[in-house]
Amino acid sequence: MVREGVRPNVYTYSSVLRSCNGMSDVRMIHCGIFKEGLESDVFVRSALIDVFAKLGEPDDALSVFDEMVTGDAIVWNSIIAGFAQNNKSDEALKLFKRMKRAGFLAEQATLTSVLRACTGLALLELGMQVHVHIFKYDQDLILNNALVDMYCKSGSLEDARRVFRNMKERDVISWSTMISGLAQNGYSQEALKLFESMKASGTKPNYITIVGVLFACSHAGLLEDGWYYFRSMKKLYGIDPVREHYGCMIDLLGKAGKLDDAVKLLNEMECEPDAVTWRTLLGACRVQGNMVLAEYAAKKVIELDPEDAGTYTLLSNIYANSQKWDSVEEIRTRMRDIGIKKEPGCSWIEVNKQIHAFIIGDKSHPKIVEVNKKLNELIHRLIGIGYVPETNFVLQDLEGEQMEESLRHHSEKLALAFGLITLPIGKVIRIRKNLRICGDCHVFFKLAAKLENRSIVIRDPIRYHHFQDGKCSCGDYW
DNA sequence: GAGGGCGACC
Repeated sequence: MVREGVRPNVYTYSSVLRSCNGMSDVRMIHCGIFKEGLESDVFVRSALIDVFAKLGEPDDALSVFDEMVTGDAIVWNSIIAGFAQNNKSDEALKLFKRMKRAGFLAEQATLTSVLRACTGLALLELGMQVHVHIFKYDQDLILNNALVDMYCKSGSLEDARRVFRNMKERDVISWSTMISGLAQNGYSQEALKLFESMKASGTKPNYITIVGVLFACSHAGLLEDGWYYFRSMKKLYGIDPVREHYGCMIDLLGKAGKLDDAVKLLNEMECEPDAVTWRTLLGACRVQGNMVLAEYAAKKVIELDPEDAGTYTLLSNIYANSQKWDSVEEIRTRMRDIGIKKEPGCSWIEVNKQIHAFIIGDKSHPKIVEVNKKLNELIHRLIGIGYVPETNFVLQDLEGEQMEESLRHHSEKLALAFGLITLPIGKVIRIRKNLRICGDCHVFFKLAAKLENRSIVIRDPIRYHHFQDGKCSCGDYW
């Protein structure tokens, strides 16, 4: 078209942008847009924002957005969605506030992105506020799907079930979201029952649905069921197993203590195992206490994901435990050389729509004195009922937090103490954490839930822990 | 003649 001398217009550009596959395509087209002086058109702009975000470059999307003098609601939706899709939930929520200040009303698409941001941050209260605003879009399928996901990821299963039940229309995403959500929160049997209802409803499962089903099996240690679904998925649903399915099975086998079978399956995979696959095996070795295989798996993880600080620490702990001090030193040097920094442990808790952050070793929270007092008192009372601080961390501490600070004050314990002094009795304490929970905190929370007669939910980067009455929904496998 | 939103293994 350009060769033949036809000048592209705003319609051409907004269509062509959506078919870009890489940044080089977009940059070329972006130049053309400037050359034609079409950069201020809202359609072109929203297409640009959209494509930058889809390619994982939300900051480029933001520059396009910020150059805008006049915009419309869609451009706002595009930029908010761009950050929400790239897991930059904070930024998405900030932009949403800016949007409201600028006088734009939130529509369905806006609210879906806002919900996704709440989901990312496990902000149940804010998510519920959004829920109130969407009653007028009662039967919007995508919004309802996002709501179900938000409630599941905030550990509020009652609400998730209610929204799901009241949906008049459900698609494969609705079912898959609810199945995975139930499984992640420890309701495996319910998840599998729901899968049966899904089939009865006539909705065809896709490969993500099966990931949820296998995850449910792995979560509950249902070895037979897991094998059945895994082996029959191709025949029954025409779905070829991919890495995620293998991952669930490796987890399931590992949980059942069948590490040999897990390794065998890993070696039989049609696709290459990735860092997540090896981390799955590593997790199984950790729970089974198999240090030899753990060392092997950890090396593989680092090979495939050299930035993974937690695994370096775990490997170094394994070496330290077997007195291989040269290897310990080697790892430390390597971490220094590549510039691997351990992220400090941080926990968040939402109280009265305010987010409170607790960072290990940080004393800036205004209530830190009371929090420490409450925590010390709690530790004392827990010791009274048999709590013994866990000091053998070789395979228990996934992120190496205790190396830096006393485990007495891991961030989730601070958040818990704060929750106990601020949230009314009977209210569930919900905490989100940036690092995996360690073995000591896990024991601590089980006992604290019992002693304080509280439900406590912790969402770490990959697992959900519902502590109640001395038990955890993860069944001590995480 | 054109635009945005939802689910998945560690």
